[in-house]
Amino acid sequence: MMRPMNGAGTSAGRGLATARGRIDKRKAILDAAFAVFARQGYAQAGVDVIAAEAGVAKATVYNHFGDKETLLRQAITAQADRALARNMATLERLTDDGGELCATLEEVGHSLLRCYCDDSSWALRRLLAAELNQFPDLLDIVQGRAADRVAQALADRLARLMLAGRLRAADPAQAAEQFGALLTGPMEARSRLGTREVADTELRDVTRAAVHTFLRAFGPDAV
Amino acid sequence: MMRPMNGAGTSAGRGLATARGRIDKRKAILDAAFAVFARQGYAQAGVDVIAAEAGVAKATVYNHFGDKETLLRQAITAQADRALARNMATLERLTDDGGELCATLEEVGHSLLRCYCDDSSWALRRLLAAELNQFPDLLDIVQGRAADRVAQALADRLARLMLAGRLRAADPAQAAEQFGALLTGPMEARSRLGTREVADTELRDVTRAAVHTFLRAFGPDAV
DNA sequence: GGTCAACTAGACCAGCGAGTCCAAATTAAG
DNA sequence: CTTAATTTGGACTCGCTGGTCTAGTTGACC
Repeated sequence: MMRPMNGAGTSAGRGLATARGRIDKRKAILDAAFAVFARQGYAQAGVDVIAAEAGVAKATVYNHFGDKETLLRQAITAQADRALARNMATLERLTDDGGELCATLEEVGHSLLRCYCDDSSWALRRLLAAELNQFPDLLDIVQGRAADRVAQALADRLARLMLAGRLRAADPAQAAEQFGALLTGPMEARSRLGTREVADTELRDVTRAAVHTFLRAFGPDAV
Repeated sequence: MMRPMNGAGTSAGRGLATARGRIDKRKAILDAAFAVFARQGYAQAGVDVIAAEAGVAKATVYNHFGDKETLLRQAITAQADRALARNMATLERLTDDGGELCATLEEVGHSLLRCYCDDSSWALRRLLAAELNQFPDLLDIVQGRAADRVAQALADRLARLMLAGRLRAADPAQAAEQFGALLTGPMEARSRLGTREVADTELRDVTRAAVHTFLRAFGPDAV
């Protein structure tokens, strides 16, 4: 159940020297694992391949993670954390800076959309959908760690804007839900579920349209 | 490459007696295959299991479809066709009947959303995402057969409404894209990628909110 | 009754991949 | 240097599954 100690374990008291003693094998394995899982699917992915791609012996993988299943969970968790961080950083910028709200929304929306359309983000969502039946808890990991929090944070920001009179008063959660839908919804078809590169100008177009529609619906009462 | 004839093949000249001489094994196999593929994923799904679930011998499966891969393709194709039919039937009702446009949109939207949230629809989308890397052509099958056509048909209907002055003049394709996004976008999180049953009242709520926002953005110029 | 095609049950093979084990090599730290 | 931990490569077990084959059954049609 416990891996034989590494990162924050045995050596923590004395310093984390042992942890990154050599290179960060652990991180290398997690990255390789996610890449291979995303490319081949859980069942098709060979632990040998993951080890090779991480530049590591197969036994090392088992030393760190015990079995394939926990490897999958850890890899997905790491990826979800990374995605969350990117999204939250972007959301910081959604504030009432006194400028054109339209411009701010477009800038933040565009940034969010770029996160959403990142290769690894698409890979994460596809992998999640793929293995949902076998590992239902993955959904809690990802949604609880990333998706829900982003929606929550977006709703918070929108609430501030409503209070400041920059948006009409409405349910912030619903506004966030719909803003997100307007942004990401069109990308499913356009990017072919993430298998086609979308030009940045296309992202701009979608964002502009989304913001336009959003402001028509949620803009201040005095149009 | 060619299956050893069944449905519309050998016996067609003499009548389709032989075809459905016994039960429609073919359809039973396709249904079972889709169910098992959706539940376990392509790699994990055993042909034995599919055969058993279809009430058929394993050899029969191979008689009809040759190998596992074409079985997957056929099963997905059949499911996509079915989904398309349901959606198109619903869209028929989106017309300028002189009544409240809001009510019509809500009724049709609700119907569309029920199609979208159907168990088999979610299963299809998840399976598609899962096997997209291994079988990129599945995307063309599904998108070409169902998704694109529905979007197209919806755009057509909206164009009619714009022309009739019931909606403000705008790009019908974009309006359709956003209406779809407003409807389906919120369901991803709410239904936990289709693994949670959503009450019909919740579908109603989402639909109402979507139509409300849509009409604020695309309603006739004279609000 | 006879013929033919489809179907069935089950054995069977071959390949693949998870997980284990081990002896040797590398490394970190005192 | 010594010691303990980690890593390595590779061999090995073992269960699972796609696909084939065979011998026998069913049922439709003439």
